[in-house]
Order: sequence, then structure tokens, then C-alpha cells
Amino acid sequence: LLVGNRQIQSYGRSGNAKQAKKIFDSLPWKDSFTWNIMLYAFARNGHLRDAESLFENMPSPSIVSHTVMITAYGKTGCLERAREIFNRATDRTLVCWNSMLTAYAQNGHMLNAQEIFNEMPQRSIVSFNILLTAYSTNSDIHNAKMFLENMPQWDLVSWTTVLIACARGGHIKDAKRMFEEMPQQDLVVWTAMLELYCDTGNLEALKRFYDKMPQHDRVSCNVMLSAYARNGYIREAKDILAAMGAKD
RNA sequence: AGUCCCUGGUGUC
Repeated sequence: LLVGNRQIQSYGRSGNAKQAKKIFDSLPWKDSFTWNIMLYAFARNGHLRDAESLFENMPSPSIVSHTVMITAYGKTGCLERAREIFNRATDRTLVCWNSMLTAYAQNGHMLNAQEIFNEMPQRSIVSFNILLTAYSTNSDIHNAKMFLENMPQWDLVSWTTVLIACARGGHIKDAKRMFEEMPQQDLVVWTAMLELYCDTGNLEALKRFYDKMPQHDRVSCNVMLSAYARNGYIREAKDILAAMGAKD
């Protein structure tokens, strides 16, 4: 059972929902995790109809199943469907509330999002980050600032969100200062800074920053790759491609 | 006992 669940999950992660379903159908015994993993495999790969019908046919959909559906509907902008599922859930967890919050926030329904935020029985740093991200991407500086002051604590995600908002707003100095001031940096925030150097158009500085980075992954390589390609540095671009090992 | 769900980085016109 555990092996089967892991196989479904692994096919789901690699985007192969069909193969995942094949394993799912072949399992003689399924627990609630099996169903949820299959549900998530459909949802994360954009097979909303399949997810829907699986959900409706589940023997006993758990709060996790409901949460997966809320997230899936949220990502596709079906807010009324998301809310329906949310209302249907009786035993809402913090993650479930956060998913509903994300659905509203990512689709620009900020009044609904604020309502959910106020109604939530508990909030985590994730809840705060969801709203912070929405304010930032809407360039709602006033609400973002007010919100920042009320946040109980900041984590890497909070810092990165605000740093990117600064960079996109043209506040390069602020973004750089934040990068220095934040308690620790991870690959995501390094890459966000790399993107900032891309936008300033200084290839020298960009390259220097790229070489200074502690690690790389496919995203950071892609950023550097397209910067080279866009500027006609074909040879350098090919070096990056080679380093990526023809992956992606 | 152990496997499932939420927020931040590039691209998929």
C-alpha cells in the first residue's frame, strides 16, 4: 500500500497523471491517503474534471481532499466552486483556511480574502504571507506596509515577497539593502536578486552575481541562460545549457 | 509507527 501510494505520488509529480491513475486502479486496497494522492495528481496537473469526478466518487473525502479541491478551483479561478467545497467542509484545518484565503487573494478578491483572514480561528505565518503577497503583486503599497507592521514575525518568504515588490517598483537600492539585512538567504531569494540584475541590464554585474551564488538550480540557470540569449551571447548560453545537462 | 493538502524565484503568446 505504501509502495503503491508512493508510485502514484511519483507519477503525479512528474506530470504523468494517466500512469498514476493506472497504478491507482490496479491497487486492491486503497486508504484515504491513496485517494488524496490521486486527487492531488489530477489537480496539480490541471485535470480539473478528473479531479472533480474522483472527489465526488470518494468513499469518505477528508479535510485534505476538500483542501486539494479548494486549491485546484482557486488556481483556475472557480471561486464559487471553491467556496462551495469550503462551506461543505466541517472540520476545517488551518491549511484549509489558508487555501480558501489563497483562492481569493490570488484572484484579486481582496475583500473576500480579508473577510476570511478575519474569520480564521488561527493564523500562521503562511496566512500572513498570502495576504502580503497579494498586496505586493497588486502594488498596494499602503496596505502592504500596514500589514507588514502587524505581522508577528517574518520568514524567508515574507522577505522575498517584499524584496521582489521593491525590485519591480524600481526601488533597486531598497531591494539590495533587504537582501543584505535578511537573516538568511536561500536559493529562491538569490535567484530573485539575479533577476533584478537582469532587469538593470548590466551583464557584468549579472555575471559577477551569478558566480557568487552558493548553488544553482534549473530556475537560476534559466534566468542566466535567457539573459545571455537575449543579448546575443550564444557561446556563454551554450555553456549554461551544457552545465544544466540538457535537463528541462 | 511510516506516505496526502496551504504562501515567495525564470520560462511554457
